[in-house]
Amino acid sequence: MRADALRNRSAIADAALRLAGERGEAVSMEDIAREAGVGVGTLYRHFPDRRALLEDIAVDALRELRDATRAEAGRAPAWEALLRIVDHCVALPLSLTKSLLTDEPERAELPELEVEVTSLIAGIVADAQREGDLRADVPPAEAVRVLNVAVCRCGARADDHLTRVVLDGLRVPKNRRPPVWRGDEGRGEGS
Amino acid sequence: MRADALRNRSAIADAALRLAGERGEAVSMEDIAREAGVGVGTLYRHFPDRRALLEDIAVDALRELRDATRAEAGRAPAWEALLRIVDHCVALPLSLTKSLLTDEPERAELPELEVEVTSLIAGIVADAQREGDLRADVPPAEAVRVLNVAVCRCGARADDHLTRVVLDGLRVPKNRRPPVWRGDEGRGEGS
Amino acid sequence: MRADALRNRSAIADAALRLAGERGEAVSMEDIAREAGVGVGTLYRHFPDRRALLEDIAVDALRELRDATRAEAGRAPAWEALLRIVDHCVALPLSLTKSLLTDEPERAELPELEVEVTSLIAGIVADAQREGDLRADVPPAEAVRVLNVAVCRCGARADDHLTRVVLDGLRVPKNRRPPVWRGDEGRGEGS
Amino acid sequence: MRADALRNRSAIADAALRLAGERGEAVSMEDIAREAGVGVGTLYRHFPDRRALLEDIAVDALRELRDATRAEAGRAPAWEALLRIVDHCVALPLSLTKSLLTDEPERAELPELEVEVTSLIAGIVADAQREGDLRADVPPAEAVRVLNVAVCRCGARADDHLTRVVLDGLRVPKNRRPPVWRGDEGRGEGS
DNA sequence: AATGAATGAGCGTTCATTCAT
DNA sequence: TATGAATGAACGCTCATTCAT
Repeated sequence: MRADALRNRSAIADAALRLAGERGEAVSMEDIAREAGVGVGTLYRHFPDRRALLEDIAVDALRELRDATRAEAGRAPAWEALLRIVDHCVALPLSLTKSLLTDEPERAELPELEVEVTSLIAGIVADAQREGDLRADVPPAEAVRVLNVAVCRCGARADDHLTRVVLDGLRVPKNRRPPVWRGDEGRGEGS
Repeated sequence: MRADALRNRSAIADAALRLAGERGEAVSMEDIAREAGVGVGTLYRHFPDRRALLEDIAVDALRELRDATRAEAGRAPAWEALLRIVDHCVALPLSLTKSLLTDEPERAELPELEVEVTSLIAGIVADAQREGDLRADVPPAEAVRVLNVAVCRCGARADDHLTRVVLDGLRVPKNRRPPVWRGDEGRGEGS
Repeated sequence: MRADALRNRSAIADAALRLAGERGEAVSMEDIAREAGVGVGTLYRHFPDRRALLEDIAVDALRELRDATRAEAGRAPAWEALLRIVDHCVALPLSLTKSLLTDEPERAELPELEVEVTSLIAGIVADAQREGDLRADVPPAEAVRVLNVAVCRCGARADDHLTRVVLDGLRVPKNRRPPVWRGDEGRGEGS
Repeated sequence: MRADALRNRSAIADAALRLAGERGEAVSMEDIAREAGVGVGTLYRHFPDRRALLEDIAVDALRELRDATRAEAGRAPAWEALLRIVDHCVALPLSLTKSLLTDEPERAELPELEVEVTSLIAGIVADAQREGDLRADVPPAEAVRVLNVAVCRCGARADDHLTRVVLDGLRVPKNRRPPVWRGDEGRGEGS
């Protein structure tokens, strides 16, 4: 009985993940249930409501990312750890998490995980800066934000070109002075 | 009444723009009408249906961008023209246009404008490559795609840091050989 | 000014008549106004609301029918007068009046006219029965009801075949005893 | 639950039938649902949209009529079979079917049933003509049309008097020559 | 525990009616 | 006075959620 229930639970989560990826996060609960091969009732037995289901998926993805990130933390060169983390991210449906994070999630885990993942990565960024591979004129938190936006908000399938270009933009060229960050940033929401 | 009607029309378009920006493009027509300070009926007098309203906003934004881009085309240095165009883009809600363009828009203008804007920018990119400011190993169309994704799909408020980093990634460093595009690109959907 | 107003009024009534005939009585006020070549405001200046407009048309039609019926009353043979009245009816959009009459009309004229027209025709029917042209076993009021239903509720264009068959059913054959009305009528809503 | 669902389905169909009969076919879905004692959602679970509901009712009515007509076909005297069929018709809300048939129904069954019922009745009419009970100068198809109009378009509750008079108009008087169809029909859409 | 029928609030849209011009 | 823009109640329909089986 437990085994069945578990199987159902993950069938539902998988179905939600798949459909949300394919058709946007507006998929209906009915469709998710059908895709999972269960009735809506079963879906609601496992997840009290739509938000809970979506948050659950997001939590799973973030946990996976946190674990991967923890495994990379401290490994040198940090630059390459960063590359591996990005590679890892692009396989996760992190795009889902954004709207959930801005929207006052029910599960406290969600912002906690975000904070944890963010600071883990910021640490790796700082390491890479210290190792001279990442331009030092970008505060680590900003660099993480840039990476995050690039990887998570840019469509379901991460765009390699974009990712590569962003990383190139962050990287310190090996054989010259770090590029000067252009001017004073002016009108943005602050540098 | 003409003056009032015009005022209403743009109040509605503005409201739609603002709310679609803030809360995603799933805003309800009622909310848009309320935000604009009119009744739903008025909204529907000006825009026959939801799609028409959204497409209208997108067309306005694309037209503005096309005009700005035309004005920049041919100006040297192309690199700086590109910077100005990006600056222009970040103020526009181009994120809206994406789903409309993929979804078989009713208004033929929409894909036409996209093609026009895209090739105008590709021309400027090619100029910048010829002028030695933009790495030549990225095909102009790809560079435009990267910029587009960076600027249009990355949230309602464009992120200056991201933009700058992307541009830095595209730029040819002034005083050294162009960086070698890392390896063979491997697993992406093609370089 | 008065002339214009009158012209507008009848343009609206005509348009309503035409459209209600063509597309059923669910035509929108906007469409009627457009067909009449005026704005909705003008329509509402002449007719306080939709019901008033429809009732007005019905009153006009009934008045015309009353006048025609008055002119026929007393003329012999009554049977032929009846034929002419039916011919007259088929040109009128009396179908409209039914729902208005059952629905508690605002204008008292409407049921009054109906009563008047009905009893005028009943008189002619009675004459025809006296003259031996119409079967005497149908109460005049019933005969009128039958004619009314046949002519008014059977579609926009009156159906000659139906009308003729109904009249043949009512007519006393010239050279034989009146047919006996079949049995006792039994289960109907009363004979 | 199957039993309940079936009960609901027919409660909805019955309610729709009743209300469409009483108040015309413009009844709102909400009203139908309320009359059936269910929520709108339930209504829509059983019938995908308004048209489907109406067509369903019409199909049911036509099927019932077809079965009754088949049972009568070939029975002598055909004239009495016809009477029974008419008796049957008046109990059905066939008036609904007219607008559905003119309006390109979704369900192909609808026009098919109409053709079948129509030709079955035309056969019975022809039999009645052969048996000398129905005037031979009316083409069977026309006679069916007349009956159809009389029975179906003349209000929700069929009018016995009308029906009887129409049938009398169609009937061959037992003891005299068939009446001559009056003149040449003149201005109609052709005799 | 699983099912899917039932529910009803809410969305997009229409249209009779009002009112500013 | 004529216009047509504005209004909002009401409609057809969807879907997250509940509940009887």
